[in-house]
Amino acid sequence: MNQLADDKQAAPARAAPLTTSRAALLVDGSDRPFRDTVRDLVDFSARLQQIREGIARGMGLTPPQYNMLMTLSQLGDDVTVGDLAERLRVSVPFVVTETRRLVVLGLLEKRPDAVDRRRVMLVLTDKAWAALDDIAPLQVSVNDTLFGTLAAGDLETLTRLTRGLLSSCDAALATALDKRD
Amino acid sequence: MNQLADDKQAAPARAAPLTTSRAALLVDGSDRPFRDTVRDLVDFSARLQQIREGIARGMGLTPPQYNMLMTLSQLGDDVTVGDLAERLRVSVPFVVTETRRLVVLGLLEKRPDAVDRRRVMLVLTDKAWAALDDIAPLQVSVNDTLFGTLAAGDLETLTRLTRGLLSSCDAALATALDKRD
DNA sequence: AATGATCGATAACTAACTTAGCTATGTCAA
DNA sequence: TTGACATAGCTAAGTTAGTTATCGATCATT
Repeated sequence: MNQLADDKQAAPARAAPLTTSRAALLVDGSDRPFRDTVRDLVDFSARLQQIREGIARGMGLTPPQYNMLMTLSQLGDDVTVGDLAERLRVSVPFVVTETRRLVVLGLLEKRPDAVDRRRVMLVLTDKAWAALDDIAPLQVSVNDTLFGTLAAGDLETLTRLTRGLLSSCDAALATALDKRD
Repeated sequence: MNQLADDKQAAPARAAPLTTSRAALLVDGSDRPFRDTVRDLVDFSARLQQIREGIARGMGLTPPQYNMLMTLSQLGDDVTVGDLAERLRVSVPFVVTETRRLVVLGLLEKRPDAVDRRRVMLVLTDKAWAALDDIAPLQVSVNDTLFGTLAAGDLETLTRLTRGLLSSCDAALATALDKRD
């Protein structure tokens, strides 16, 4: 193999352009480390969903059903169909159909609100809480494994960085949507 | 509102069990901060995909097509259908159909390999590279916005943490899959 | 030359959503 | 009160992103 200088390799005939302009994200003027980390983040996103799908299937649920179950368990009892749709950023009809399945599975109760009878409150059944108890050990195993590389103090850093990224998502999405001709 | 002590609130009648056993992830014996950060990570994953979808749609592509395009631009020219499927962790038939669309769009060329004629090499066209050049400014805007909270030095930390998480995904997925009865 | 493995293509299906439009209920001004 | 409009959830129908199963063609091995 005829290995030439660093900036003129054999395989890729073309070079992709820079993907950021922020100095804090460039290393020696190159965006390579940044780009690699973005790729890792995207990869991790996909993998995370796979892992969650594994847990979901293990309890006989689809990923969105599992997602709704977990979200409801954290939001408490005062949650309507529309609330859940907004929280998950999916359409109301999708919440309608998926929650109906959860009702059929005996995991969820849909109670029409007494004061405003258009609204339907979503409340987990005892069976749902029992199912959550059942998978808790599995979640512990998975989390302990997945976050096994985090040392003391890393959690705090991860929290800070993740929150920072999350807080920029709305603006980034807006940029992605309206800068396009 | 009758606000009682911290550990006995009104709304959630039941409490969800702990989700990790690692001391480094617990704060005062509580997994609340950890759990919140996991939720943020899951949220961020979803938002990241939305943002990428926005960019994809902006150039007339579906998210998987954009994903393949970006991946091919980074992998270089020596990539077969099977290679791409493995990299993206999707099935070969899916790569077959999606790459065909990219061919129809004039963004991709499928060249049968001369030496092993079963293999088909995937190589981006000039039009594809031009399209990548076109969206580069948008990617820069989006990335600068999305990663705007990262200060100098944060990139390195983010890289380290992300790589750590990513390296644990295989094991975590295995745990999720085989611990289930 | 026959056998078996590998690569990509095709067919048929499923899951995860969406939009469009409906119904029932609530709100508010004339 | 009564329209008129808004809001919450439901239904139907379609789309997109994937999957598995099967197959034909090529390669590798005996």
